Amino acid sequence: MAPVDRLEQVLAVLRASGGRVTSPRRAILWALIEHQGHPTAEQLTADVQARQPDVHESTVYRFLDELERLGVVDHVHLGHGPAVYHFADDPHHHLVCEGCGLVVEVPVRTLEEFRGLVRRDLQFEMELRHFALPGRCKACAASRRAANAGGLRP
Amino acid sequence: MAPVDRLEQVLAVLRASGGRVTSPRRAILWALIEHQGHPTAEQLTADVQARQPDVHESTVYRFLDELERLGVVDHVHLGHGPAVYHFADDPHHHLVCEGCGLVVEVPVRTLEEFRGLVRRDLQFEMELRHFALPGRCKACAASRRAANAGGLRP
DNA sequence: ATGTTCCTGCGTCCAGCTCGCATCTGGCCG
DNA sequence: CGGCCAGATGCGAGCTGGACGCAGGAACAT
Repeated sequence: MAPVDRLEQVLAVLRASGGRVTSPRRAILWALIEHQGHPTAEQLTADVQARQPDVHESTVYRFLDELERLGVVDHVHLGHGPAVYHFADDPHHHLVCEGCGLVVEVPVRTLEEFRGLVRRDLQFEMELRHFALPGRCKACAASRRAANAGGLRP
Repeated sequence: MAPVDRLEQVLAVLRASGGRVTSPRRAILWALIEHQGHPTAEQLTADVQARQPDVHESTVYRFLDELERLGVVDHVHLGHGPAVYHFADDPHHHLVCEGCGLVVEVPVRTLEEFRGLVRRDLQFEMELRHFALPGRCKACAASRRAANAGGLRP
C-alpha cells in the first residue's frame, strides 16, 4: 500500500471512531509508516520531534494506545527493553535473537501447528501476539556453542 | 529434597565459589525454599523482612543475581510485571494465563518437538527459559469466546 | 462563529530494578 | 583469641519505560 493511502486509511478509521485528526497524530502516524522495522515509542517520538519538537512523549504513548484499541497497530515485547509497534494487518509473530537483536517475522500459520499441539496436550490457548519468542539465531547459537565448549550448562 | 538439605546444598555451592554465608543470605534462601509457587523479588523481600526487618530490597536482588550466576536459580518473566524466581534444577517452561494469572509448569521435553521444528524450519534456537509463553487457560479462553461472540477480532 | 468535546503539553508519579558509597562482617591467618 | 580485609550490606539516589491528572488549546458539528 502506498504510504499516503495508508495514512488516509488510518485517519478514516480514526474519524469513524469519533477521534480527531490533529497535527501530532499525523506526525506520529507518518513516523510509524515511514519507519522500517520495529520502532519503539522512543524512536517514534524522536522521529516526530525532528519535525515537530513540541510533540510530547506522552502524546505518542497515548495515541499508540488508541491506535491499538482501534485495532490499527499492535505492540510487541521483544524480551527485555521497550515495546515495539507495528501495523496490525498481516499479523505475524516475532522471533528475537538475544545475541544480536535480530528480529525475524514469522507468518501466523507457521506456528499454528504448535498452537494446536499445546491446545490439545495442555488445554492452553497460546497468544503470541504481544510477546516475541526469544532465542538465538543460527550465527549466535553457533558462536555460543563454541564459547561454551566444555562449559557448565547442559 | 528436605528443605534443610537444600539449604545446605546451596550454601555449599556458595562457599565453593568463594561467597560468604551471611544472615541475610540464609534468610533469602530460606524464603525461596519455603515459598510455594513462583515468588517475585518483592515477595521474597517481604518474607525475609518479616523475620529480619533490616534486610534491604537491593540485597535480595543482588543475591538472586549471584544465585543465578551460580546456576542455582533462574528468573522467569511471566508477561508484564516483575520477574519470578525458582530453583534451576528440574528445568521447565512456563505457560501463563493472561486472564487469571495461572502458571502452568511444562517439562522441557514437552516443547522439545516444537523447538526442533523451529530449529529446522527457521534456523532459530528458541530459548524459553526466561520467558513464559503467554495465553489463556481453558476456562479463560472459553469465557472470552463467549464475551466475544459477534465481536471484532478474528 | 461558537461551543463542546477531545486532545495536548507539562509535570509528576509509578514499578522494577540498578548502582555507588560508606560501613560492617565472615572467615582465614597468626 | 584478636586482627585483617575482601566481600557483603544498608541506604539512598538514579534509571528506564511508561501512566496520569490537569489546565489550556484546538478540531469539528452546528
